[in-house]
Amino acid sequence: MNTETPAPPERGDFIREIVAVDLREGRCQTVVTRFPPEPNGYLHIGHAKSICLNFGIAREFGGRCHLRFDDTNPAKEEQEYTDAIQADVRWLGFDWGAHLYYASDYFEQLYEWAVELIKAGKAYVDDLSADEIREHRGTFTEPGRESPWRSRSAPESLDLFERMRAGEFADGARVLRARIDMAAPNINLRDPVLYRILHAEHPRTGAAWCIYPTYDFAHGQSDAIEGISHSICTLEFEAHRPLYDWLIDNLPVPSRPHQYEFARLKLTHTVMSKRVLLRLVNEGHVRGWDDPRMPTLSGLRRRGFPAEGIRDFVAMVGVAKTDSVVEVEMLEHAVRNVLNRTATRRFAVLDPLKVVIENYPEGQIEEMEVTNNPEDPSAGTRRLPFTRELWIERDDFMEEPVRKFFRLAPGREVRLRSAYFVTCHEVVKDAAGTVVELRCTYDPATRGGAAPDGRRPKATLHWLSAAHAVPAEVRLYDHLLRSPYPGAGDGDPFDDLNPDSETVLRGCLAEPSLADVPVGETVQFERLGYFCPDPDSSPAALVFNRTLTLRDTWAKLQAQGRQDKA
RNA sequence: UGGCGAGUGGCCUAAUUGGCAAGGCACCUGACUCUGGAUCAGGGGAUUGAAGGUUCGAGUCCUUCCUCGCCAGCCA
Repeated sequence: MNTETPAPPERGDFIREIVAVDLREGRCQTVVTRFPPEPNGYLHIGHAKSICLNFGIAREFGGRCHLRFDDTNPAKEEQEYTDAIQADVRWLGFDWGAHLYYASDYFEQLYEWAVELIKAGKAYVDDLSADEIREHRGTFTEPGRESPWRSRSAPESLDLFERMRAGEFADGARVLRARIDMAAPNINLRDPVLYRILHAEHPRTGAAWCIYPTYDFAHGQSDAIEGISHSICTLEFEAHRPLYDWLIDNLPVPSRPHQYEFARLKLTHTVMSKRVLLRLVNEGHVRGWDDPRMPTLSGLRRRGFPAEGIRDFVAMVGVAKTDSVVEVEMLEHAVRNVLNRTATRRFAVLDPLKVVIENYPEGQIEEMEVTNNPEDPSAGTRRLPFTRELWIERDDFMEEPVRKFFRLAPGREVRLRSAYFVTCHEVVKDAAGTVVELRCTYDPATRGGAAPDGRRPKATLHWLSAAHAVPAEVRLYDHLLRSPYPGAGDGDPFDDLNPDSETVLRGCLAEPSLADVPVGETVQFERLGYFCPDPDSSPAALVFNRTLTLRDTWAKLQAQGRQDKA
């Protein structure tokens, strides 16, 4: 929530370096950046990098950052996305103040500039179809051919352009093109389309327009209108920069923005393409755009990732022009790092195994004082009821303990966290041979979890009083995609779908206070990991999502053991 | 194939513009521990894509080559 938090001293990446120099040498007075999403989908972690970069630079250099919707294609854009995007940017911790803009706010100005371009002989109306334009464009190795309409007079183009606006022509009938160079080695300069006819209802301008500027014609000019000093975008726009500059140079724009490109964020085991994300949602592979397995900001939020962790991660990754893929482990590290510091500790048992303390008085209840967060003394303590019948984690017991397993086993003593030392004396099984109950004794002298004689069990277990535990559903999450590079090459990312990316556990038990955790807060289930209530959760039916496991060296050992045998 | 861009331990990023290749993640040890967490200490791992050249000295400058990415939407 705290947007004031000065980001950890940001490393000076090459863009910040440019900004610093421009400021120092007076090429610009105040730095003005912008985050320009198209409202045609949900924001994902890749956008977070851009958001942190743009808003971060503005904050660090005492400038400002605009939120501008690049809403130039009414065929794909929706109000729903506009709202979700704003909520996500705010949640991430950034504030655009009064600087909320829409490219559609500039449609009239853009139109006037287009007219000026036509009058100057630098743009013309082309009657060629989309297919014909493509054919005329040439290839990487062959120059393009000029459209027969390229030599059309300015007055004629002007007349046609006005009639395009007036709605006289059908979609695709004509376009406005810049007159640059059909032989340019950069294909973006081969008379790029500036306006197209689209008889579509625009979320903001309604039916006011039936011609819409393309990205190339809208973006740079919008930057200029807003006085953007540094227009930061991803690498794939590099080839557009000459066109960006050409338009700025040939139009009477009020300011001179410059475009800089950086490598977009890619993550292992993750797919970021809006098309694929949409398919995941539509084909029902996930619960929605905000499914905890989705890389969307809403998904990460539902998963319990704190915004601060995402910001830290982005800072950790850095900014460069190298096309790269970051290991998700780095994101997870950043998230664990803030959660370890901030998450309240609670007890929950995912796979309960009954324990009966035979020498503990029946009907007795003791309130044991438990630390809420050893990393943060100010988080205080709470009281947990301890009784004769308890639940522990089934994984915490082994009838025939293997080497290096130092939890509970027959004849072995362990500590129940903040309670007592207990020793297992008997294993009760059902007809099928499944362990259903452990008969144990406790040492009354170890109350609180410490022995007067100084003995120290090798393991400390979490536990729950059987009479007090409340039921809960817990959803475990793992990578959505098994392969670190889903769909690499010509593969289909859907071939990599992990069938076990979500595991729903229904028989879990939780300490009573867990019913009070609000959605949006992530807690630690001691020794298990970080968990947060899902929006599906209700007081009557608790549902928790596993954000991440704790770093687990025992699990790692087990996994290695399995590999050794294989 | 034309244009543009990028190559630094497994991954990400630095290197004060020519001066002992640094940090984070990951991995491995050990210490400590009422979370097999955290923390602390240590470790392995790089002929800086390759080959030449300039220089006392090159990740950095020059040449050639190789590899990868992006661009032929009336998407952004």
